[in-house]
Amino acid sequence: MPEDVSLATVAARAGVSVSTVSRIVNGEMRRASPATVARVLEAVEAVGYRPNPVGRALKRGQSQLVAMIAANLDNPAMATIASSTEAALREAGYVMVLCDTHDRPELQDEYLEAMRAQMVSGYVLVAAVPSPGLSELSASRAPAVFVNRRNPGGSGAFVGIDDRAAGATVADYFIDRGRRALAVVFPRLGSSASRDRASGFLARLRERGWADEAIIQAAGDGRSHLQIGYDAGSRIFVGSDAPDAILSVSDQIAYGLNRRALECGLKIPDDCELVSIDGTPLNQWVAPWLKSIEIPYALYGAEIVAGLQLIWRGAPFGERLLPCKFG
Amino acid sequence: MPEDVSLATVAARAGVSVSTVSRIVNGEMRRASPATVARVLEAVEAVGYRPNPVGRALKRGQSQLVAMIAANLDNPAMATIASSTEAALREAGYVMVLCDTHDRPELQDEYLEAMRAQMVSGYVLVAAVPSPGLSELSASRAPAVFVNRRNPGGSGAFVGIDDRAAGATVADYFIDRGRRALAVVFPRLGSSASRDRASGFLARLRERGWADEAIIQAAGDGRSHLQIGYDAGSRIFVGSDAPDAILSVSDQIAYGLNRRALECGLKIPDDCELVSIDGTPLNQWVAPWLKSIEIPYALYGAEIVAGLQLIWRGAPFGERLLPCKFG
DNA sequence: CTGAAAGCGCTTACAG
DNA sequence: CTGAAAGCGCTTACAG
Repeated sequence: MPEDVSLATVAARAGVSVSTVSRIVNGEMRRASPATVARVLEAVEAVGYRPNPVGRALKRGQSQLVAMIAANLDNPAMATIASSTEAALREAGYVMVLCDTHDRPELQDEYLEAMRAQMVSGYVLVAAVPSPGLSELSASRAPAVFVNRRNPGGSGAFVGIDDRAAGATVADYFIDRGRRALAVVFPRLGSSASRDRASGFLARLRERGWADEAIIQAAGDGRSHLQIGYDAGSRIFVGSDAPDAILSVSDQIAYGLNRRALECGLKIPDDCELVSIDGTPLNQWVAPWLKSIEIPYALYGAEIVAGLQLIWRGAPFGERLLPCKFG
Repeated sequence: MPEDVSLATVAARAGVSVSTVSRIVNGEMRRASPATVARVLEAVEAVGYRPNPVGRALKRGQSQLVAMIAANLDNPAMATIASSTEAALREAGYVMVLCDTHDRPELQDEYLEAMRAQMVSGYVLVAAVPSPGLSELSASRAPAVFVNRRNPGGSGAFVGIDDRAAGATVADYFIDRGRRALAVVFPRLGSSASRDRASGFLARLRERGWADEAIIQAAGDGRSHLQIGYDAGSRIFVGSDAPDAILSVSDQIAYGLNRRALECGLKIPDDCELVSIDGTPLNQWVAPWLKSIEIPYALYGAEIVAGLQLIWRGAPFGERLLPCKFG
């Protein structure tokens, strides 16, 4: 039960000054005599000393906290990113503070300000939305890694996948399977990720001789991707020109599409093939009818923290695109 | 862009001492002359002063941080609890630190210690596992609210549902629907919640004249509830004595059960009715075949924070059981 | 090789 | 009604 032991406690027990203890605790061994080092380490051990991060933060002007500002924790993909980042940060000796902005710019700014006040040593921005505070953050050159959605302000480290390539892969797949009536469903006001997935899909189709007009593009608005998918289904699945293959830029959109398809008496994938980009593990349990490009969200944490550490060391870190699995 | 303004900055601008500014900033208006108060508030406004939480924490011996120690963020229910708690804490002026223990006692203890060092003002323990550190926490009388799983050490504030009643409700439902072959599936090494749900179910059946032996009890081990459900399905759905109604103590177990049922050529709910206790919103999209007792996870945050605030004020807070919806 | 001292930003008895 | 001073726990030039 490590009680409130401070540097002073250890110093008294070891018969040295707090300065000396501080140095040794911080690994500056060479500046002290071996005998002193031994005595101090023994005392540290004996009283169970652990540096107080608050005192340290105040002096250094920087805490061991890292802020994760996420758009929506209820999204399983975000939850997995949060979970893996938290684990990687802990490994590196940091503590993650989680802020859920619910996609609202004012809330995002409120958090950005609160985290600055907490003297966090870095920011992880998952699907950040444009906001004044975000611009300031970029301008301040604070250590930040953007995830999924690139910095709307342009520059900044990024961890994600090659979204355009993912879309293109699906285009190739559909063509090679002989699909004739293609559709793509995406949120109208989406992230850079959604946009890039859809445009990568369309671009590849164009390359392979398809006219843009031949492809159903269903952009959706709405509270959730589930709803966007459902609504798009309402438009797509009626009439005789229903598609025989659909790219959904997220799993949740695909869930919504499937729900509507069922209501229309359509069976996926028999009547219409559906491919999404996400591939969360839940799919195999509740959506075996869904084919996906699997984004390795569980690996994001390690990459994000590696990126932060590079930035802290002053090394360059542009972007890290993780490989996806299709199948 | 609020720069690094300290009390000193404000004091200088207002022509008073930092003590005075500190008092006024902390709402102790009555101790200063109206003129001074006005001057100070004006200066605070002008320079955009915001108290530095780190300095404050060091002095007070307590930060504005609240630790949420959760067993597994990948579980959507936990993610919703985390999200709603985070929102409620922010509202109350606190910042949530998220720790994911992956159900491992050593990790839980590591976090408990780290959070103590951060001088957090409270602990939210979601599905905590027994551990030495947890016992110490209880003994230390630190402000803590247990969620879903009660304090394994006995005492402690609790937010959750009436698990036994939930189980009993399902028992009544099955009997009233004329079901004849009942089963219940739960994790062998489960939380108090899982246990209580199953035992509440069995107890009510007993009350209504059912012999325990007449009910299939499938306790499962495994990494995930999904897997537990799947494995239980492998045992339950074979042979001629398959149940016609199953209580699954969580949605994820139900997903696993359904997957296995499909493989056996069974259709839920036609061949076998399945009821789970959780009722996450995703169900209506991907598991319309699943009937659930809906736990209002989105409301947990407010209750948890209300509980913490009572405890901080020294008021008693035993437990808060939230009402569920069945349908 | 080691320590005294200053100071990070804040709060709070205490004195006036 | 207001301020000087001490101190929360730490780090870091600086002096010796």
